[in-house]
Amino acid sequence: MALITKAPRGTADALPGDSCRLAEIEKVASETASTYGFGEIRTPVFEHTELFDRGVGGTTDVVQKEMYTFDDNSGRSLSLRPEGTAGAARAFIEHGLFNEPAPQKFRYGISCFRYEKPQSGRLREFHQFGVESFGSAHFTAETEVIELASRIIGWFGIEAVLRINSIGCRECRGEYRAALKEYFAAHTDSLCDTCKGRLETNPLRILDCKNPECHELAAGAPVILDYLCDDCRAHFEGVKSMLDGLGIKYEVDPMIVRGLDYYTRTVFEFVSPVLGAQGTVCGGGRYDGLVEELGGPPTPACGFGMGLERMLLAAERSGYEFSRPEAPDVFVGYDPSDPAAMTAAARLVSELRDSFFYADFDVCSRSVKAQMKYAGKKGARFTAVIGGRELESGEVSVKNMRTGEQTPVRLDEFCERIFGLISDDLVSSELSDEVAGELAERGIDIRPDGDGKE
RNA sequence: GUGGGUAUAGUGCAGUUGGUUAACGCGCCAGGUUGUGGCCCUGGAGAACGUCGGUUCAAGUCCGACUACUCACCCCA
Repeated sequence: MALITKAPRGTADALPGDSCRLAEIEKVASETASTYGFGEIRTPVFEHTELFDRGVGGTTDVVQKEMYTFDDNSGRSLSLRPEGTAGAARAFIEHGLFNEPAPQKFRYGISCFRYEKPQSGRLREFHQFGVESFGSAHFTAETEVIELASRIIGWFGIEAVLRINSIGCRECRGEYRAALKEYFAAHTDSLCDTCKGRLETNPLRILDCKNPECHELAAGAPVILDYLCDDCRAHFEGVKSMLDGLGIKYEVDPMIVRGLDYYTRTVFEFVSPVLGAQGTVCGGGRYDGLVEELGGPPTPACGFGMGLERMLLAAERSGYEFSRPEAPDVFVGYDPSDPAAMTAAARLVSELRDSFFYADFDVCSRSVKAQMKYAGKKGARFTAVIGGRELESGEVSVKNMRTGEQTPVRLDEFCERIFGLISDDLVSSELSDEVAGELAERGIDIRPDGDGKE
């Protein structure tokens, strides 16, 4: 296929039908986060390359070989964001939000870009929902964020294991690092080549290595949790007991070492077994050093990033029922040989749309039969056909496409009548709560006792 | 970046040991007496068989390279 008719590698179109599922995930995540007080923040798609270099970490894979970096016309080096935290932190500093009441809590749904080899659940442009909470050093800040993630994941019925760890603060990690280095240095021969390099640059990463020999070696390595300073230890205990108190199950996994440099103390990830190798559906943690590293005042913070495509995959595989794509409430057909009928249909549809109905008519001017066929394919709830006869009598027959039942309706009271017809049909078709919810959003409550979802 | 698998209409696929006009389901369009969907019937459009090169009288079928997709590694969401 020609290049110009193919989306670039690692990118994907979301066609109507799919896009509404992604949108549903983002909507649920976003609305849930807003009940926690996370306000939406929008930051640029690209930032100065240096922001990611300093923020995410110059030795990380993400920055070293996965960024989309380019010079603009005035020679500035810019990069498409590979994640969302750095940009949010930059905005936090730039606008002096450290002067505002703490915590400052943000949520966002964004595209991120990483030049990686695409595979299932990993694209080069991917979508992430994330939250950041700036200004609290207390463990309740991260448990709040974890609870939020857990709630969102749970909403979609996704089975996911929460794994947590503490990687300590600058002080205790330094000690641990030295101990780790000492341990692995004694076994250099058994390490894979990349890990030999990591020994100097970032020995923590060796713990993450999937190479069998490294893995085996790592199993016997010193554990970070034994090196935590008193403060970090107490903090981690606080996190765990709060999670217990909230009834959130977790596994402590001392092998979790996040690949982004800014993390301190608590790190966590939600891993779903239904996804295979790319099972991390959400990852995050505390990053107390980031704001200061970027030139702001010392500011404790934490947050998470959630992969929307992975959430979608996991939700589908977990049997979550997404809202059905919108189908027309009313489809108005017309006699294509009668210009007056066509105009009348167009005006009727326009009037229905005034009242926020999904109303449609044929813009191909096809035969009545073809129009009805189209309406049927679109899943229209009701149809009506306008021709000379209807214009003359002022009355049109409205057909329920599900039952085939026809109801005569006066053209001049079409809108009001259709209102009732739709309500009746919704009730009699044992509609799902979701459809009812949709109607409720338009201020139409068709259920006897109108309580919320669930 | 490393390794495995795959590559035929919009989509899902068939194409026997290389041999004429590349088959079928779904989808799309149009009809089935002139103003009504779904089911059924009929007809139609739509494929330089991923790309380039090679072997051969002959290649969708064999070989090579490239590209894309996919799975795993690495890393991450």
